[in-house]
Amino acid sequence: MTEQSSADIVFSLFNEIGIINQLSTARFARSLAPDLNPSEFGVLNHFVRLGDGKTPTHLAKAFQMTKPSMTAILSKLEQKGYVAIRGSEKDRRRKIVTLTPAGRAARQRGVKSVAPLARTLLQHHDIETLKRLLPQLQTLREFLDAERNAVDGLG
Amino acid sequence: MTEQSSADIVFSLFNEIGIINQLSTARFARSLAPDLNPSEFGVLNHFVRLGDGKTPTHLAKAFQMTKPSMTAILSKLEQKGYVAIRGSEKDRRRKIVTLTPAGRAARQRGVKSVAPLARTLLQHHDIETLKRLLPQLQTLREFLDAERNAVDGLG
DNA sequence: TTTAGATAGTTAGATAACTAACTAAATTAG
DNA sequence: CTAATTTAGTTAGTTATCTAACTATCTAAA
Repeated sequence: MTEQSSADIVFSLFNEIGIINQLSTARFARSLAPDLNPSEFGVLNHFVRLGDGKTPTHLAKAFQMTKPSMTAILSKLEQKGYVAIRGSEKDRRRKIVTLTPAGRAARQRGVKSVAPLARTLLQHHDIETLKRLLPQLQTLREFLDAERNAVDGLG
Repeated sequence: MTEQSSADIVFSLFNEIGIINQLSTARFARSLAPDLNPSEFGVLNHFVRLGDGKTPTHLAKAFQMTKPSMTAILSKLEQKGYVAIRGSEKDRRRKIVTLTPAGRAARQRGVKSVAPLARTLLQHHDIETLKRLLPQLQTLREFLDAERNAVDGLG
């Protein structure tokens, strides 16, 4: 019974997170479209916040994404002229991805397009509540990240 | 500056939720496979918890999902013999979906297969923390749900 | 009572993620 | 120094979601 209700809470939690993810992704996508999708914006934003000149594998890990998915995202960004991709000279298996001026401008437009959603959210939730929520979610994320290679109880 | 950092917090929040969703969905999927995927389990679980005999549109709304997506999930569940779908006699546009005994058993296996993850999670997070997190997320979800048809500031 | 609009569900096509399997290059071991 | 292993990235194919557009049915209004 305790087992059951605990499992129910865990399931409700992840279910709630799934729905929030779906709604927020759709909302972001609508704000950003047609220039970028949320994944593409995420890569540009990452470069502005943490610096560019990263490899596709580094980016894939940073976004908890597979390498093929990142390859596809980077190809689209390159086509749009928002990133430049060149081979590494040190290690010729690697590629180095950098932000172009057009990419920096696109990221800036993305930030602006998302601002109205953030403003509306802050009319309904005070910023302190959201700030407090963040570390709780990070703890949950870290647990799942550590768990990702764990073996199932049933197989 | 305030605008910028608020937007950053909002973005981090949804980013964190996106990663948690991805990790938890992958983890659930691995536990449930190959019998069910998380969406299919969700429908069976919904029937056990809240009763069956619902229409596809009702289920689509409950899961914040489009009707075509729900059609696809229900077709798979029907193929597997886990739900029965019959036409409504009152309203011949409608279909009524009910849980079969095999579906109830599959849901029970699903609950058991997910239990180890719940147990491990509860070794790292006490249940009270998770219970407190739930309503915070529900509030966020309700906001997004209300916002879903809002007009963008930029267009 | 016919017709216009709304609602239920499906079909078709697009998209973005995934896994598996591949090539090329670097590293490590015998 | 060669051979095996590991790492980086891509290609091919699958899956689950979405939107748009369709048929069938019901409801309401002229």
